[in-house]
Amino acid sequence: MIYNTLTNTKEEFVPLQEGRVSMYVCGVTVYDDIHLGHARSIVVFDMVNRYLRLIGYDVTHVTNFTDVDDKIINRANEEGVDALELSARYIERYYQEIDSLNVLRADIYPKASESMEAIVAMVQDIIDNGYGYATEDGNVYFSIDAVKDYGRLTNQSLDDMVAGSRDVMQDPLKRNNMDFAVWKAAKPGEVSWPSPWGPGRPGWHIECSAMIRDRLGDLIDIHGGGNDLIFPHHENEILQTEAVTGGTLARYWMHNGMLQVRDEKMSKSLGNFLRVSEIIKNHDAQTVRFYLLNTHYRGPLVYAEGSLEEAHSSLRRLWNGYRELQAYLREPPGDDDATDIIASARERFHTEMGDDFNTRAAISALFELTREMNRMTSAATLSHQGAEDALRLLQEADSVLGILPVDKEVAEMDQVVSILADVRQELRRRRIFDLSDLIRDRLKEAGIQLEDAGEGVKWKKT
RNA sequence: GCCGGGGUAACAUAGAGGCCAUGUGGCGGACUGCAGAUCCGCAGACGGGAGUUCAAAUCUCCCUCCCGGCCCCA
Repeated sequence: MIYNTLTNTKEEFVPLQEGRVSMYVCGVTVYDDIHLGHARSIVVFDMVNRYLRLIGYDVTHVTNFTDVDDKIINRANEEGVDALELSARYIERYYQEIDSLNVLRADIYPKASESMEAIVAMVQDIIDNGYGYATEDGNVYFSIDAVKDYGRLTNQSLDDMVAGSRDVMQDPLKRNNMDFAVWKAAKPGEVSWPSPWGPGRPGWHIECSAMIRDRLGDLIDIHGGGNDLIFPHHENEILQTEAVTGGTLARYWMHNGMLQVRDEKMSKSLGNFLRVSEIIKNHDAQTVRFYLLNTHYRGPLVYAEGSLEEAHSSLRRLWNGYRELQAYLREPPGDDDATDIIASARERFHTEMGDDFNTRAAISALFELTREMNRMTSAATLSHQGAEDALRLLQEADSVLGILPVDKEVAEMDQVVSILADVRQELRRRRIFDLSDLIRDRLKEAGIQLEDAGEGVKWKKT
């Protein structure tokens, strides 16, 4: 089930082609670093992508870069650099930052600047089909009067929107104030591309329509983005595509909720944003992902001081349980396979994920599994088979969530730490506690927490 | 004004007619040289008001507060 903004209901997900999913997610305008709000959208659709793959779909995930735009040009002028140079720089940073968030890269990242042929062709089609007109000064507008049913996604009539819209500078050559630019004539000195209407650049909405058509085809399965894009961006994308193809653009529209800071939307224009590059200095990717996925993607999420710290505390519980299971494989086993517990946890996980990607509820199932497993490992009733099955389920879930510790590092360090731990155990046995505590304290300073358990010593990174 | 999303225990979030919500934090126990982890138990809740129902946090209506969209935005 997927909640479809088009119908405002949850619908059964049926892809166009069996076993295949085409998904387009609106990316960012690259004139600054990404912030936690962008990260939310990116991580949410990363989760969607990963889950669809987990359950067997062959997904083609496309996310664009808007690298030609007023704000980029302005910023470039301020800094005295070339606009495309500036956007290329931020695209590089974007990649670094999503990598640091353990995000699976999309299959294709088209850029507006590299899709001009498709864009110009689409503008031409719009004009040819009677949905657009060029003005004498080289702009091309989409004619709102040519469409019959406006506002399907917004669920609002044209009249209502005109009534509430603020006054903006209008081009007197527009036939209708609601007409929007699909091609903008270049001002002197601006980056531009040649076109039948003179040098210029694409309007904001057209690039997505054109790139979708170019990369994925006329009709796609899922179109995603932040819910602040519903109007006008996605609304206009629909109009443009329909003007050209005569059919609808996407079957399922998914929109993630906004991240708020102190009751305000986090946004570049409000200047209240937290850069991912800053956050990642103090928090690991797993914690950030856990924070973002431990709530439903459609609802608002309010960031407050300490939110990430709290997320980390919660997440540690999962980590502890996970490591406990790994350690348990080296201990004398019990004979309980916990088959039912694990099976019902798996079922619950998939039921919740299948219900419009309810990661919050799916994570609850993992916590409950962890409690059961902790109970059984501490009582040593769990079998090795049971521990392996539970680990496998956690790993399966993690292939979607990306919140568990990375095993590789653990294995590398395990050997070294265990030597120190053994020495310390011997000191404790001889009741030389000052030295044993010294080892523990020094390790803690190095970010490694030793924990004495009944049967042995465990360690983890703090 | 119009259109969405929200208001759930100290905090963060699920849930959407009856059944034990999840985590953090708090309190009390078990374990323990100490610390930590873990387990067991406890407290504490559905913004307000009507209504429907045997039964409402969940459905209907009214009110109220917050956030977002209607120029740019994930």
